[in-house]
Amino acid sequence: MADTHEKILITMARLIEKQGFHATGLNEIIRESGAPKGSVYYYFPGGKEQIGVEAILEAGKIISRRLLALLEAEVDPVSAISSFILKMAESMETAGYNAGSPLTTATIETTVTSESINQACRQAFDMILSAFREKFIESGIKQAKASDLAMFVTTLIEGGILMSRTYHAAKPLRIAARQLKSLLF
Amino acid sequence: MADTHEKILITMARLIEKQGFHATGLNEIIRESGAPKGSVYYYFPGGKEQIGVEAILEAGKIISRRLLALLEAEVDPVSAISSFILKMAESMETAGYNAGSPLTTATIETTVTSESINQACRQAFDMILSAFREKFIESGIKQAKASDLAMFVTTLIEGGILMSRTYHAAKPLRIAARQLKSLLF
DNA sequence: GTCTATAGGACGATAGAC
DNA sequence: GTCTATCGTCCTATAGAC
Repeated sequence: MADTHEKILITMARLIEKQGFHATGLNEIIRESGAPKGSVYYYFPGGKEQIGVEAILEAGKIISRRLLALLEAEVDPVSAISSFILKMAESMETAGYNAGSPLTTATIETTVTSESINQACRQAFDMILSAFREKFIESGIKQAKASDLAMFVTTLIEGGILMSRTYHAAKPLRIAARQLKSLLF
Repeated sequence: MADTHEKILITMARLIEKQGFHATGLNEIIRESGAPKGSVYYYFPGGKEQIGVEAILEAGKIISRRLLALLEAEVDPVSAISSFILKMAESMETAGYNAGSPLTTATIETTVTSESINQACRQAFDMILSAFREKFIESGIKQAKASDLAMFVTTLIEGGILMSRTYHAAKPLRIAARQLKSLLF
């Protein structure tokens, strides 16, 4: 079945987001996804690491697509980004602060322990960064400056997710959104 | 011997910083620290988790002490914080981007999987936050505003460590330091 | 494509001698 | 305080039937 493959990836992304890559077991993926145990190595001969890589790349696509849609909805980049962050704060609040994004957890964990997952994280972040950058360029900012601002905004969001998770509170993200306005340019 | 206890904590902190809590094995701690294997459960009956908690708290003390010293060296809080971030960028560069702080890795990993370590991370961050907050208050900023700015600065640093690790580059932290100047107030 | 069964190793933790 | 030996569990991964 084609969506066994898909189900495994979605489950992996959710578990990485919640508890990280190393804390997630293969048996857990099988149990939670309801995927046939025998299929795992059929679809992913590279094992847990391959599932991780593909789950991250898939998540990167979904996140950047959602981000692009949100950025198109508002003309001013700063208010668009600000509402993106506030939306994230809300969704973390309702999810009990176990969420954020699979990128936040995976990227930190795998800098040393898995080169292939770290690379997937970079690819995923590249998609996000270019979404922000294009938005800045559209609003008349020079390329080099737009790249730096994109990195800065992403830095802020990742830090916000980390601090909000730590304190089980949406406030760090909300402060980030507010400060952002008084900050760019 | 009293410094077996200490050696274990220092090793744990370093390994957590590099590869995270879940990727670090008890045998690894024993091997790397050179501590007698039999002593581990004598000093830490709570096992790996207890070592993690104490290592995080110890690291929090060291970091906040170093931070306080740096903040006292400059009058203007913004330039003091900016040079703190630049110093961090440099040390990550020389360490090959496997560093940052044990808090960054541990806090993200243990929100769900270990309540006790998550709590230790909050205590450690509290020390850092209050160092920043005091500095802002000293420079004449109101308490509520100072708390928010402290959280914002910490958010920025944590995000910067994350992005710098991901891309194996000091640039994200450097951008954060530069943007900081044009941003507060 | 899916299944079960199991290999083979690493893990955290414990027991008991010294 | 330190040691070795070992228990039991969990893990990733594989083999081979269907």
